Amino acid sequence: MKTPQRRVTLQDVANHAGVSRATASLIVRNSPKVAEKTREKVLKSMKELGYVYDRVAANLRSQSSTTIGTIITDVGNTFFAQFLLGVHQELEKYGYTVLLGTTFDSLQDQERLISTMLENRVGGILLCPVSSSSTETVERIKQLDIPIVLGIRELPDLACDYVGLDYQAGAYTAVKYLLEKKKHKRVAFIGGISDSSTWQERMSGYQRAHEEAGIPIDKSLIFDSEPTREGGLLAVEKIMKHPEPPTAIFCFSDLIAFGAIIGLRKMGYQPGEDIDIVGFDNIPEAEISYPPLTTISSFAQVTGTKAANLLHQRIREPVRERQRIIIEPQLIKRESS
Amino acid sequence: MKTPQRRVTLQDVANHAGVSRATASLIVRNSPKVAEKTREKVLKSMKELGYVYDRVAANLRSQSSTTIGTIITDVGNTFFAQFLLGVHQELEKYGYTVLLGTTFDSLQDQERLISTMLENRVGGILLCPVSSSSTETVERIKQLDIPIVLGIRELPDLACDYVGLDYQAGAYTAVKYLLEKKKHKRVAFIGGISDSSTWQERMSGYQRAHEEAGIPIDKSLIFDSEPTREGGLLAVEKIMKHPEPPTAIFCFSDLIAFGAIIGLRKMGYQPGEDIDIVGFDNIPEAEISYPPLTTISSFAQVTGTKAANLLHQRIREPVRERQRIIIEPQLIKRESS
DNA sequence: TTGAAAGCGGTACCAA
DNA sequence: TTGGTACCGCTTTCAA
Repeated sequence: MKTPQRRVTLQDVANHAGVSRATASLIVRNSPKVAEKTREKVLKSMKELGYVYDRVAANLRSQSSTTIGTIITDVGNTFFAQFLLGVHQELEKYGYTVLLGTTFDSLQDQERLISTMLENRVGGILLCPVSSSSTETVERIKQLDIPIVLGIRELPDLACDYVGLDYQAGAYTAVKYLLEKKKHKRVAFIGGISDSSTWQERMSGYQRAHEEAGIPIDKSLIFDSEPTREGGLLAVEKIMKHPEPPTAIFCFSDLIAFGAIIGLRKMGYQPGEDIDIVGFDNIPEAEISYPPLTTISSFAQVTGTKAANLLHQRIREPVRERQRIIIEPQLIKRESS
Repeated sequence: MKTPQRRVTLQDVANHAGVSRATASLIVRNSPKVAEKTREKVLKSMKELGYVYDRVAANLRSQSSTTIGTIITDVGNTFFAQFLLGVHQELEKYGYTVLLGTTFDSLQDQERLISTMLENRVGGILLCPVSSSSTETVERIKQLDIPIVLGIRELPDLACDYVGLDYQAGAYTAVKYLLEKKKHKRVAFIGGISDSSTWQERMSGYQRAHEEAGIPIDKSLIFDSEPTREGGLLAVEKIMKHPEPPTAIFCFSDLIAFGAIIGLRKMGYQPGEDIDIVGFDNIPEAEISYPPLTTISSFAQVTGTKAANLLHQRIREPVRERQRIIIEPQLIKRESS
């Protein structure tokens, strides 16, 4: 068998079957208004010629799109991998294909990726904005009438569909648990980028829990960092050098918590015994870490599913009320606290 | 400001700048053969009108493509997430965009995804084949002259670029370590799908290590399973009910090992003390699991990078010798053995 | 250096 | 139910 040089087109199929291109087009689109006999004939020709539908050409003509740009922070980060998993599975249900982008929390990369997505004529964008995003970033997309849904991090002053978590409630639950249930007096809060809204919301939960427990906040127990394991390690090393070190640590994320655990052990502490640790996210490895991590479950996969679903709805119905879906986090008690 | 109804086209830009569409086209493509003054004028018009390049239309006309279909097994599986990370980063360097597909090891999904990729006119495909793949699956792609690189799992009798690991060597190293260094006599091998080539290669490493150590293989110590944490849990429960249970377990993957650890603990064993465990992959959570997992590092991210690089080369130079890149795994000793 | 016209592979629209 | 033809937004080719 010889490899065909040129892509087999609808015209080729039409010629082969002795019909017009227009008719062949109706058939690839499963139109009911074509005679059964004609359909069979054309279908047979397609098979024989090895025809492959050109969705790109079709989308160009019909001004439609079956791809969705999905921009996340980092696929290597399990939280986002789980989120992406949810998004991807849900979008496939509706027949979309995912065009992937990762920003590594760089604004410049985000801008570039948004451009790429627009140039590729995506039918919608699912964006987890970088921490330094401004409203303009997203306005650009809205100007072009491309449906967009924000995930994980909300941008203030932007009327946009959003799916995220109640970080405040999550942090509140975690810190309240440490202060009240575990009777800690000095609870540190480490990790994460402090200008991000997700950090600030956690901070406000941290504060509320302290207020309710009647314990004043010691600002020197608060350290931000890069949102990575390394960031957590560095932060914990700093915080434990405090003249009056904390007895419990609330971490921005599980990733930070793992870094903290490694750091504590390096410094001779027993995490979960000497120092209580609580994470945030409940990524799968929280269950099998040493010690198993007490954490706030943020249901990453479900969040992704909902975000994708929302985008799908927005695409079908562009003028509809703005939606905000906030998922309530939940404390998962394990042995690190 | 008013939202434009219709996409701004090159024609609009050309009209605005008082040049022809062809000239404007040269400018978006950074052609040097256009007068500096004309360029500036057109660039200014683009900015004013908010022009967005339509890469899809351009690719259609020029019969080119800047997207790569990347088909993996599961983004939620950290090994593949790391692999994807490597692929994605490398492809971005060359200006490609990733169209993502996940098969969950279903042949039917794989077929569907390959079709989707072809319909979307991808410039190449990076496929991690499902365990039940046959040669025909991939022949389809080669017939169409679409560059393809296989990752992680090789298909026998298929002349195709490939990037993967020497699973045999990895398994051999792990089992040899258990038999010789740790003096075990009964080493089980659990998890993974036994018809897959990746399983069989590990099996042959397991055998070779036994032969060299002069220890006969007890086939009742070998159990396959779904390649998931749950699969590992089930397999370990079965294997420990053996009248003469193993004293060490070599697991198909880290995921399986984590399942095994949970299972062992459920049954009252102390993994790493009563039973030695070795995994395979060295996913990031292996470092922070309890106990930290001794494992074979398979350098998922690097593998992804190399695969992407190979595909890029194949696209640039379609007729060139077939390449096979095999990455040598490495034993990482931790506390689970 | 710039422009006119054809064409990439489909769909839309209307007439037969 | 089928066919003819314009056209989606860009690139290509060739002439000016």
